[in-house]
Amino acid sequence: MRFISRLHACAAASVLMIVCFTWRSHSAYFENTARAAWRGNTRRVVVFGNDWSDTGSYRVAPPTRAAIVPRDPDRGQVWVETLCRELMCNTIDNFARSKQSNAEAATVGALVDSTIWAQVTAEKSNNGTLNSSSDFKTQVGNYLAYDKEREQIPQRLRRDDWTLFTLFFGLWDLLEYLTLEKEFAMRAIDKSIEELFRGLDTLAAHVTTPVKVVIPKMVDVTYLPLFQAKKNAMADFAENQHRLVFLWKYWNTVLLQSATVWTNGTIYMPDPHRLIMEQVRAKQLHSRHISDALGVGLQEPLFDYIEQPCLRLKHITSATDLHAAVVEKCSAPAQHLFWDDIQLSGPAHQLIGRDAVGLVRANQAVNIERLMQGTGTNEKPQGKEEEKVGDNTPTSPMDDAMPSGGLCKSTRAQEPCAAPTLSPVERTKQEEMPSPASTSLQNNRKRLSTVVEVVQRENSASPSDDMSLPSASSPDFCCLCQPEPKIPRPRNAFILYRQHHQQSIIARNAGLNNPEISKIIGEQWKAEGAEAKKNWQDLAQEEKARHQEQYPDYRYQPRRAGKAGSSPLNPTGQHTTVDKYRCHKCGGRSIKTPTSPFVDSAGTPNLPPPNFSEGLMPTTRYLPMTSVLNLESPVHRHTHGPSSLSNIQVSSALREDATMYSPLTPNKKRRFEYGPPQYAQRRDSLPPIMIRHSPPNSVTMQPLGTPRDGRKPSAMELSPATNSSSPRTVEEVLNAFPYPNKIKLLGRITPPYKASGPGSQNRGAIIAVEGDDIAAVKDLSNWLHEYLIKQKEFKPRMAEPPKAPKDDDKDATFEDYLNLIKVWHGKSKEMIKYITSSASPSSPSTSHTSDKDFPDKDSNENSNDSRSSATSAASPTPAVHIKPVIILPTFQLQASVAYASRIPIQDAYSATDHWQWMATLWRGTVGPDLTLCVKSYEKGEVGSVKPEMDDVVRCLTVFRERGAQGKFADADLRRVGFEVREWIEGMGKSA
DNA sequence: TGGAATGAAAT
DNA sequence: ATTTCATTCCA
Repeated sequence: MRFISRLHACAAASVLMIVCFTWRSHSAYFENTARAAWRGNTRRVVVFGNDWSDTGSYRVAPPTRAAIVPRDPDRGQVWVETLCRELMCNTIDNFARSKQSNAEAATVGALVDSTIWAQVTAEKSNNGTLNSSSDFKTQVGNYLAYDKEREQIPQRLRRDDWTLFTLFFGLWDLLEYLTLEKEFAMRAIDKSIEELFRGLDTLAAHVTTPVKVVIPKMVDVTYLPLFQAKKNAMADFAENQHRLVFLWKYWNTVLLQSATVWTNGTIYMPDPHRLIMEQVRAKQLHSRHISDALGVGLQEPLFDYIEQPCLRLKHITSATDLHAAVVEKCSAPAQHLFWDDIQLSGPAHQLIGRDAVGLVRANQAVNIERLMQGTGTNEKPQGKEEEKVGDNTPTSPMDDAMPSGGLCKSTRAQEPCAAPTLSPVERTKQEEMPSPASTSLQNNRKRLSTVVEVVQRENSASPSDDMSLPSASSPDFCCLCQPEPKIPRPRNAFILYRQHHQQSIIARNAGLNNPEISKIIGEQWKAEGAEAKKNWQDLAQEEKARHQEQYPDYRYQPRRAGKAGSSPLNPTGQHTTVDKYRCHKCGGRSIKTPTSPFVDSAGTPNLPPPNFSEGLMPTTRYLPMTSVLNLESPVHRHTHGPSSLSNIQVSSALREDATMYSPLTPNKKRRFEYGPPQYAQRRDSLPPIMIRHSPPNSVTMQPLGTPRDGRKPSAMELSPATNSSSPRTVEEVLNAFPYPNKIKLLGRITPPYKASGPGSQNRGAIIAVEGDDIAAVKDLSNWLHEYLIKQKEFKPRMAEPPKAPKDDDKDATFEDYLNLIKVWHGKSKEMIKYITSSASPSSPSTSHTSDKDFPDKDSNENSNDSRSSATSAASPTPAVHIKPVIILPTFQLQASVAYASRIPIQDAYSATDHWQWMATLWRGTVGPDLTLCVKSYEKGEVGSVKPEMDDVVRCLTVFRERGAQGKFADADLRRVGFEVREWIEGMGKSA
């Protein structure tokens, strides 16, 4: 849609330009195609370039037959073919040459000038043979020779035809010069562009009329699959990528600069990079169901695959032939942005071609101003023409629609009128600036505008502008990836003390500043006896030890006053100094600030979608502005990326919701959901079993503490004797710990049943109901049971939950727990049997007989009580899929917490570690598919909250007022029913 | 974002 | 010796 409107603008502008700036005879060139058709003029496009322009048909000097690879029809046409077709041209004289891939030695593709390449790579040992018969120089020579022959044709027959030259280089040049030192590479680029225009001069000299040339800017080469494929192979990939982006921008800058001052003809410069980025962005917005202010992202994106090429090389190592490479072709070539590792797909080429057509039609040349100045003597007529146009009656249908003149009269002048005099940058600015101001986006736009300005400055495309070339000195780069989660320092004794007391201090002195609070606590600290201080010091020691345990590589690196080096973006200073540009998460892409290559060279800002903070994976790099601009948004942690820190993988599962470390925002406030005194578990180290995914048993049993310092583990969390400040029982600690974290961890220890057998995707579900208000849990379980029965699609069973430790005495024994676990290993098998017995029951409505066939009411757990397991219910009526569902009113969570609270800790384990260790004993049993969490709130507390579904944790939280009078809201129950059904239905698909 | 306290750990 | 950063949260 946008494209069409631009075409319209271009079309309108084109006639305008014709009137203003070209000779009358010229106007016939690109005029009405109908007229040209009956005149029988020949229109031709003369093509120079590399693989991206090579049509495969050759006028002269064709490549050796063996080197010609027939074009796969699925690949589609190259851009010059689109250009020719749309301009109704008759012939394409192709002098472009693809890289010859079949030579034994590695060859270099078509460059601008192979002698430059030979020079700059002279000192290097050449590991590529240059096919010098394919560079631009040679191509021009071929053209001239060809044209000479052609001149045999009587002049008058050729008089009226037009020729459009296209010239597209840079691909191989950039890839080749990447291997050079930057200074040399830049010099090579300088020379290449220089040579390119020298060739252009030669062409212009041989053509009678002013030449018209299409020279597309280069595309960011780092996006090519060819380059991306090296991501893992190349040691210094990030740095190379970084340099290549720089060189690419440099290429375009020099190219544009040279073009704007060129006076021997008209140059049109499409910007394929911009076009491609638009598509990529559209794809990304679309896939995230986001649209920007312009509505981009709403339609189906053009490309579904923006990274993988259609053709992929598969290396097959078979016994017979050792390294057989098989090319695998995609099913939908048009959906890919890339055809193979260097070639763009047909649709991508078409974009470029169309863009070029638009520019040519609209006569939007980059050097239009220079042309006008340069031909100053002929310039006088301009005024005349203006008058003429004003007086003249339209001579062609298109003229009719024209506003008049570059110096257009305001009467009929609409937007297109101004366009031709605008620099490309201004043009894009005008096009891209959304007119309707949506308030929500205004902020972003405001911030973007500064970015845009910077880009404009750098791009400075307007002909008369002073060019600010990229400086030779390396520009500032910063990584766009989410930085590693920051590791905080261990807290010292005072901080722990302060943390512990501050709530009560604040309560006692309401309304005081925190600094004041600090003072008070400071005094209180001083007043504290030596023994108490020692106690806190011990705690600090313990924290330190745990810290050391958890982050062995951690090193305190305070930011030094004047010193550079430690970026505020990565205060951990982990490996950033070594790999300045490397980012492990986004594949090493780092980006230049403040002008990112992604704010494409046309200055089109890539609008940041409203809410991006997580889940951005490789393709993320196409939308980097989000990270740049949303620095203040909470950073997503932990989901991906190999952390260079030793083992925070799993531990962060527990920690992540409790503590948010945002390196970018020293957000001092840590959000902890639970009660005041929790100094002890800010950072809980984990039992070693949690640290690796499949640890050897020896590791499992290793005591956690810090035996090496020989200090007796302080039982701070357990002994109420220490003093009033050593707070709580294990139970309190555990209950205070956010239950989603507990459930999440349990979910890893005991994942849901993994469908493996045939037909197992129709399995039933296990649903646990957890919560500390047992009455509420029972209520909800019963309700769910009834509800599922009523649905007639389920066969629900209420199962007996794991037995809690005996109420009467304080301590349960570990043996009790082990017995329980043992029993449930048996029950686990039965549960699986039950939910996978997909055969329908006789009649779901008669499920009141349920108590019989599931081992739920057995008072004394004995695993061999499996005489009548669910399979007995099998009946030969499988017409409807009635899914068995097991409801557990409390399950592993409740049991593990209960036992962990009652089994005393006698070693260095902290309360949470203790629980985690106990929880892992459930490993090997089946976990719930979904957990319903009943969260109780006291009567006084702020009103009920709607149920919340956390898909990742697989937990649906339902709120209920604590106490006897508490009842679930009907709406909440409806929601529970809905979510449970949805969940069970969704299970088959996702798994 | 500074500030108020204290202490650990860095240069 | 000096500086930073752990904690907290308001102005």
